[in-house]
Amino acid sequence: MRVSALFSQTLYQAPSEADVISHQLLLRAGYIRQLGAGLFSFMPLGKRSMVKIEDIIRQGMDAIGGQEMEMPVVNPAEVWKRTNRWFEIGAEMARFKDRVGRDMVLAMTHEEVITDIALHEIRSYRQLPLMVYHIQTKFRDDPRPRAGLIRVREFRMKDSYTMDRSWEGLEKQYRAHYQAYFDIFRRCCVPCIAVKSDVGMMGGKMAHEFMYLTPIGEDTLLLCQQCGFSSNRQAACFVKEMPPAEAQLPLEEVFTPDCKTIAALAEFLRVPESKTAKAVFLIATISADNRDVEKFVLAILRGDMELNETKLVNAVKAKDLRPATEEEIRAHGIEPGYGSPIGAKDILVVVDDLIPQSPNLVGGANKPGFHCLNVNYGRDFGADIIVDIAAADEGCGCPQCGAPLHLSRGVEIGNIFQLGTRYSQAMGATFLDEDGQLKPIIMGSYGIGPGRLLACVAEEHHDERGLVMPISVAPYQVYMVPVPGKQMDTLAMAEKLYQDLKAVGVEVMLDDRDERPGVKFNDADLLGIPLRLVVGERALAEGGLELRRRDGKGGWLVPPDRAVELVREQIGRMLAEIEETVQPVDYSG
RNA sequence: CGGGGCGUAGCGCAGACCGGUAGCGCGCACGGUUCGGGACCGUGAGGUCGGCGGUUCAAGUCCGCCCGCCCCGACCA
Repeated sequence: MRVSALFSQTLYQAPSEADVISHQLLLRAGYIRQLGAGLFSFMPLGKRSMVKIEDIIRQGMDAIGGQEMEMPVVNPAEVWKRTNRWFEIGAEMARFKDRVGRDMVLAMTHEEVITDIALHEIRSYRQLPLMVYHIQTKFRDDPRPRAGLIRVREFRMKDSYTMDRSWEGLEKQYRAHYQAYFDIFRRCCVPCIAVKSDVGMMGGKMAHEFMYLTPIGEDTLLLCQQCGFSSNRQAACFVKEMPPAEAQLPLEEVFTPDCKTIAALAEFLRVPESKTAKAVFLIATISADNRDVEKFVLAILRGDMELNETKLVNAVKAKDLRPATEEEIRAHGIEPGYGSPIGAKDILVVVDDLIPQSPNLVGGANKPGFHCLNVNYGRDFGADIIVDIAAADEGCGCPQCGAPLHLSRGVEIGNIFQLGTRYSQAMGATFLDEDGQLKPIIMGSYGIGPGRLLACVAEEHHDERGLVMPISVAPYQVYMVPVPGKQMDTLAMAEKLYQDLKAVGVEVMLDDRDERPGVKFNDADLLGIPLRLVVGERALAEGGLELRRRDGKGGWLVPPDRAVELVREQIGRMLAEIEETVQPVDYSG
């Protein structure tokens, strides 16, 4: 590639809307351009990196027996109605009507389509197991795109789907993906950990997310340094310390002015927050018989703990959950700020499983300015559901070893789900098993977002001069800078070398622009091309060309007649360094 | 959807409080001098000041509505 002809320029200053480093650098280096909120174009440089990332993914999927295919972005709503997700998913899914007036959707994932294909294709256990994948554009109308390529609305996504006759078969394919994902991310030089996650809208049994740890991450994780346990906060359980046993004391009303928060209440009564009960009021949308019903939910947990809304959503099987307004709270006979289930009407009470073990708590009296002392579960109030709904927090006990957990932030770069039979059952994708029984196909679903991965590469590999792209995903391998000389025709020399390198398959950029050397050096650094080759009189006088690694791990003076050979050797070495990191990992199921 | 910020030349910004001929730096075009880490001099092109409406003799500036982008929250790969 001649830099003079490259479609995209480097930017001296980053546009002001970019505030995370990967966004700024990808913009400045000319890899991407923004069209709208969460909508990005990939310029030639960015596209080349994306192709490389996608090829690494292909290689990883092919290695575990995947067959690449492609499914349509536009789906008839009908298939989504069959699994009920047409009704379950909200505004996030883009819908429209075609010219005849049929409901259509822009696919945000392809479980429905693959299951529809499977139900037509798969008849016998002899056709299983199967693993297929595709890399396709998807659209999710995210309410808040942010952080450049980290969170966008339109994005490419590798999805793979497994189909098995047994749960053991699914487990095997799940584990194969687990390893393949580590291999893929290591080839892209993005460090990551696997964490247990909530199954979310996918449904299913078991799920892991692959997380790149970074403070700009949007997911909150809990990690145990003792035993290696890790979990997304949405799914994290933890060891709850049992409060000491106490005899139940008689209920007593006390005047507690201006104590609308737990902190104020604990301060006023001089009791620890763990001796109080927190009441959280929410409106859950629950769908029953294809109709949405709004249900008023009262969640009760100890004052020292926070509500984990994901756990609550799962507990009440809600499609949506939002805080209740003051009017709604009053309508159910509850006094905001002094709320309690005592005397409340027509509500669903969900109690955290620690509450029944916690005697003599301070709770609301449902009367402005009053709380009750010695509130006890069972005696003073009951529950429709008792389940863990507390959010794990910094310092909570690890569910595996009891050591304190630590909070960390991460970006999800991949996920794997054991779907089970949710989709095959809903759509009737069955096969005839060896025993003559008709059984639903047991499925798994696995995703990786290459664009987000590119952002993480940039986030992880940069310095004050710009990107430092790993050679596995860099748009080009070598950046040549001819420095005009007085005696020698360095441009002609560079031109010859450029042709020679291209001829042996080296991906090389020749900066043939009429610019000062400083400008070229700065651009070479900003683009993050792994190797830089300078053709200039100064070094030539000392016998060679300057070959330098962008990552600072080496620089050499190479004789012109050996330049091609040494460049190739260095490329091979850099690729080998990356390949060395690809190692078997322990599966932490 | 709630809270906050912003929208003026390709990019970064000033001008707005206090209405009176739209500016600066970078970039771009042309000429010249330069040429190993974002050079310098000269000349020049480039703007429906996000949109619509209102107030006014006069609106980038004041008022109203709308649109877009960013950040925090809610939500999520």
